Amino acid sequence: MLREKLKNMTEKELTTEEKILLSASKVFTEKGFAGTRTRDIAEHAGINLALLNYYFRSKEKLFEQVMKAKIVLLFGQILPIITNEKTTLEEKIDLATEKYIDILSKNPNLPIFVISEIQKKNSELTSVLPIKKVFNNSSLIKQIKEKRPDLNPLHFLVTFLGMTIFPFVAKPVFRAFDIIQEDEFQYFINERKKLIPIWIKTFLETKI
Amino acid sequence: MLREKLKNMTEKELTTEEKILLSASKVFTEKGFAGTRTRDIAEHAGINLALLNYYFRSKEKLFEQVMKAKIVLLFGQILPIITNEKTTLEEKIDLATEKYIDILSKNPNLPIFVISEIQKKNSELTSVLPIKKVFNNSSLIKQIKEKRPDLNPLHFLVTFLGMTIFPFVAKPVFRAFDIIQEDEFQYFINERKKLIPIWIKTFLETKI
DNA sequence: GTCTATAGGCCGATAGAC
DNA sequence: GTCTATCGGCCTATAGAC
Repeated sequence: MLREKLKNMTEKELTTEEKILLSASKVFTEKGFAGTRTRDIAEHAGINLALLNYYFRSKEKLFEQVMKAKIVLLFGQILPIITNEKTTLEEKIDLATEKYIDILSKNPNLPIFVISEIQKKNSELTSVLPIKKVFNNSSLIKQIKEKRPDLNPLHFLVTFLGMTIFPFVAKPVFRAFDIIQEDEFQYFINERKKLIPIWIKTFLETKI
Repeated sequence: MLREKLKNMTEKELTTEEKILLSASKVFTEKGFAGTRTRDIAEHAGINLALLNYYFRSKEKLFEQVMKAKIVLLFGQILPIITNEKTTLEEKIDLATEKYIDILSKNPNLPIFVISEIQKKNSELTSVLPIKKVFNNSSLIKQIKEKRPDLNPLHFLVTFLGMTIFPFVAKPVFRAFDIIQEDEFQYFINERKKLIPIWIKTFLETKI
């Protein structure tokens, strides 16, 4: 019956390795590394526990593959937008908002997963993606600095990410306290698609 | 040697129960429920494992006590500010920013802990704190609605919390990618103490 | 109240048949 | 490649001495 879930998710045939990776992705994201049992992943994939170790050697190695994929999902699609030299700052804000909200709507607990696992392991990740260099040399940061040389550009970045990502991060808490319903949430998020670019542009103009 | 840590933390004498609670608070917050071993808590508290169960019956029950305290820490001090009928909206924004940044500076991974554990257990918490009722009837929400009847007041609340809490949530990721140093962080956060109230007030004025 | 020692169960990993 | 069966270790919880 658990294998049915996966079958329904993806009609086309998957290799065993892909089935395990998809299941691992789901279970790790929901329960975290420590809270996940390899047996659960195997069961969800509709295969045997031994087979999981045959393909991935260990829980740890399987987790690393999942984590790398999640980090790429969280940052990979945004990088081309912020490094594009041909778009204006305003266009980047519009595109990044749209793109991020789409990614997160499809992967609502991606940020919590990545953040809390990174915090627990405090691992070095500069090798996975050289984000620092890309950021500092990015067209986006240059454009922000040009517009607002008086402030650390990280303030704008953090505020943008906070406005965009934080609703998804805080969602479980809002749900637990019954502050928002599941069906209201997506409507709320779609409203923010319009609000966030307006707000960000507003405070790029707001001299302190 | 581990017991030394706790001794240094708090010079005055603590009861065994308090020692266990303090240690549990620390270890659970760092590693989460599933990643924590009761042995670690006992060792950190400088007591024996059996004693932990003597006082708290089980890992689960100990965790629940810690979690309740964390939720009170995260929301308890903010509630008096937002329900105060005598302050203006602007004063509330100033006070809440100041208070929240102080709490989070002292408890940087409080939000990640609460959020990720709530997500994993998706538990009912309306009994711990009746936040929904308090929010909806709060002076803050009334004042926002009065000023901006055109928008769901949750947008302002989420944006405020995102600007304030998100830097602490994202910090482990920024550290892992070497985007910010530990000593820069507190300076960055202090800059935000001034920026956030200005920005929030600006949004409240920005008609869409 | 606090300890030592251990029961008892769970979980990751592997041996070995097919 | 895929399975069943099982090992060996770890971790929570408790029994029982002091």
